[in-house]
Amino acid sequence: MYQRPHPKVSDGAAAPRPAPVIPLMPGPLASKRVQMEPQVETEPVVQGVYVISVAARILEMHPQTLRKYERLGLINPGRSVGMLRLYSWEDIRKLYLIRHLVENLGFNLAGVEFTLTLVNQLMQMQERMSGAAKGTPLEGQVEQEMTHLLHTLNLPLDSGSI
Amino acid sequence: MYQRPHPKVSDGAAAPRPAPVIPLMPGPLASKRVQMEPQVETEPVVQGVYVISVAARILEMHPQTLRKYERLGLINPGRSVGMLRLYSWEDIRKLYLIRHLVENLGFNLAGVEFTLTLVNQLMQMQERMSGAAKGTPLEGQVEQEMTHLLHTLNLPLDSGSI
DNA sequence: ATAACTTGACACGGGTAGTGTCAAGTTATA
DNA sequence: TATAACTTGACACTACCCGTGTCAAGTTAT
Repeated sequence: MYQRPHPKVSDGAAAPRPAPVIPLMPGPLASKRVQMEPQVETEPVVQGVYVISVAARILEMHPQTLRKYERLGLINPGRSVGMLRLYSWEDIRKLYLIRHLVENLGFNLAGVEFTLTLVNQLMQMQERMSGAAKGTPLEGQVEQEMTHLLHTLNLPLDSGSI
Repeated sequence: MYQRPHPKVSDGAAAPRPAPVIPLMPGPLASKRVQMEPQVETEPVVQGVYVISVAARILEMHPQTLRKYERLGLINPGRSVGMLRLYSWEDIRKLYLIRHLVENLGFNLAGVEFTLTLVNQLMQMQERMSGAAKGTPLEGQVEQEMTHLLHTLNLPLDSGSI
């Protein structure tokens, strides 16, 4: 097995990263919610958007890293009228996955881009096949296979990710 | 889109790499076949094994690179009685894929290991689902989905790879 | 008005990956 | 058998990647 080398930064006695679980909902740390999304009347969504410092604090990542990821096209947060980056919770979830790929699996950014595409394609594929298998004995196997695959690949994804 | 940076080495006026197609059979370059596999009578296989210098020449890769890949667990060529590495054509095919992932897609070795696992899992998954879908309207869709996925991911694989 | 923040650009440093070199051992050929 | 050619494993070097630090200029909030 290819053993991933030491972590990038030797933090001395740094606290270990939290478990590689991607939160489905904003946690209590997501305070200082700067700006609320324009609420659509028919959809009572409670999720806000976060300015870069808040997003970076939630993710425990450096703001410059977030900016670089955007420049490379890995993420695409919204912008305020004054050009401030506004990170939605979807952006945060995606960044959690990216952080997992980089820190836990040791990918470089080319591998990260590939994996984001992979996850997207797998989700679309599952949707198509689940639809086509409806009513057949294969009904449940599609989702089961996908869950098994993601688990084998160490991709901690709640369905509907990315 | 994440644009992969410049190639690793600025070769000056180096010749461009051959197209990223993984040969299914040994080409004419695979001369100087050093040692033949012990021929099983019931299976007239014509494929030989190659010593590291020959494998490296076929692949246009550095012998040290092949040794490093083995040390990291990406490949596992056989050994002669005198500890010489013996690369089968399966090993060569795998190395073609690895070279593609590194040179064309820009992966580091962690991403390479991930992708090798991915390809393995996808092939097993296809086999299971093709078997289960036999006789249903889904009969052909499984292989079609897999082909589409591999194409989208820029994985030039003939079925049965790796 | 002023403090705090964001943006974009640039640079620095640790780590990765491919390649070069070398002594010791093995294989092939004369 | 003698010798040339090759392989092995170890080590070192170098280019490049990626996270992070810094800074001036502009924006936002108190």
